[in-house]
Amino acid sequence: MLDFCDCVEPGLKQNKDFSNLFQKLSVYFQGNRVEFDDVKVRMPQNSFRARVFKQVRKLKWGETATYKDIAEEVGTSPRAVGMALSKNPVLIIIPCHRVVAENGIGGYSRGVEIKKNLLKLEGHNFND
DNA sequence: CGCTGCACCCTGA
DNA sequence: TCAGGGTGCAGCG
Repeated sequence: MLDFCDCVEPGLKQNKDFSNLFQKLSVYFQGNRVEFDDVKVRMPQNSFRARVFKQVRKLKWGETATYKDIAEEVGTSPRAVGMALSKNPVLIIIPCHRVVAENGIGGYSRGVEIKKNLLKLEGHNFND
């Protein structure tokens, strides 16, 4: 099933609030609503990716948006959004799994299965 | 309506 | 430069 380890990236371990974060993630993986608003993450400032990440982080638990939505907010193309998200250093914290394609679930850097499970955790169902 | 091809913008090589 | 990526849309049958 869904494993914490599948979703932890080096970017997380650099965070000094890691224990706090770990606790939140535990709650999250039990299927409860958790906000990661206050979690600070190292991300490139002044870059295109930063703008995309910032936008994606606005998505709350249970919400989803399409690549197109994000693209319009940021002022770029859906393709570029996918490109930025594929380089997401901190899965879950930057909820890239909440960004889906218009016609379906879309892709996921760590495998679509994980994305599906994450969405299921938040009450969405993309099962075939 | 399903399929294909191209345009969209940004990275890494 | 250029190829390609977690897409979208127009065009065609």
